[in-house]
Amino acid sequence: MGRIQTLNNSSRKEIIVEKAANLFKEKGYKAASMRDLAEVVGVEAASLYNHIKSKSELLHVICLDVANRFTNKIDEVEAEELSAKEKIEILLRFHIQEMLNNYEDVIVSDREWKHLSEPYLSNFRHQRKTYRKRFAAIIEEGIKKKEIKKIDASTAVLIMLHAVSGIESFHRSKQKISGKELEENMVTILINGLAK
Amino acid sequence: MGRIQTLNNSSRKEIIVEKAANLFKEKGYKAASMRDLAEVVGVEAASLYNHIKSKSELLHVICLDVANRFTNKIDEVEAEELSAKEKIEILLRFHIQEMLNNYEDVIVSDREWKHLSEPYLSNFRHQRKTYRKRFAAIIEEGIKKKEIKKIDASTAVLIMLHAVSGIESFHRSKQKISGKELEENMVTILINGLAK
DNA sequence: CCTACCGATCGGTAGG
DNA sequence: CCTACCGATCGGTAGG
Repeated sequence: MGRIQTLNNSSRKEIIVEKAANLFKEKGYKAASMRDLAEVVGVEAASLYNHIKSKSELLHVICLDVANRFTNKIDEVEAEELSAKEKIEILLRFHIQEMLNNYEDVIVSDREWKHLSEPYLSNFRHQRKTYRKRFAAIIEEGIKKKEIKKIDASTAVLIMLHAVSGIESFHRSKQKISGKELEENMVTILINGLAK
Repeated sequence: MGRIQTLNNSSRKEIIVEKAANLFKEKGYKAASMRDLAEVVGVEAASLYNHIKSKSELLHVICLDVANRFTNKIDEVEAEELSAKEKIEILLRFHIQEMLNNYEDVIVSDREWKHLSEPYLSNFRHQRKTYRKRFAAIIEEGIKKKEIKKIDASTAVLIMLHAVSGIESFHRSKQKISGKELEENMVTILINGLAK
């Protein structure tokens, strides 16, 4: 009984976080109210607080989860024996796939992280900065090994990460092309843009 | 006297719009309060309403102004006798320069347009959609003339426009490279990515 | 341009 | 999970 209760509570919380991500994406964190959230969850606003501590908890659960997924991926990629160009392609494809499959969380994390409260704000900033540095280091390595044309590595990271965030518009369009096609198009343009 | 008054009023309004753009960029439209704005302008909140009609007016002045700048530019580019590839490069450079020089307005327009009220919201959406279609048409033309590799034109537009928005991070960084260098790097990667 | 103030809405709590 | 309610803050107005 106690276990069932716990299971219900945790899945209820997951539902709330999921609905919150959708709402934060649609209206923005500040404009989305807990009453809005309660409505889509199907309870009164006060009842949400039996599952979560605060509105800000919802945001940092979403942002930290996204940040961790990317950090884990780059850990994995760095450990492999691959050329810089291959590593970049794997990371790029991972970003694209995340935007295709978990785009609500990723968009919220990208766009609303400024509303994080401390210490989550500092943690997030640090994790993001570190991720970009590690990504840039892979590009530098590729430049040194002449796999990639001589450009500013930070600029290249910046272009790739932001280009991928454009996939949001793809979700809103009539989707004339498939996700796989979109991925191949993006990889073609960006990897070719970098290639020597 | 009446004329001086009018002049003062209009420049006062321009100052308010400028400070608003900065504030909306920093905190987001919803999180930025009129009291915050009053403070940076150096007056009481109520006094702002002698110069502007509402908070939402500030947002639509910013967004429509940005949208018009890009529409005017594509009008100009379309009228010229140039190859598709040249047209794309001109537009891309214009986007980069706007992000380097008027980035606060551009970022607000990009990120906060969802908070526009009607009829400005519909107008903005329409103008933006039209702009992207016209940009995509230039790319299609380039593909047809074999100047550009065979890719989905909408995806290419999406990548370029979003890649440019990454310049925001550049403003926040220590700016190891110059604006001109950044521009050349971005053009190199993106134009090469598209080139056949 | 200011003081004084408004109704609405916000995130969140108490108590059951 | 709900009713009832809180203090804070919001955009904006009246009146001078």
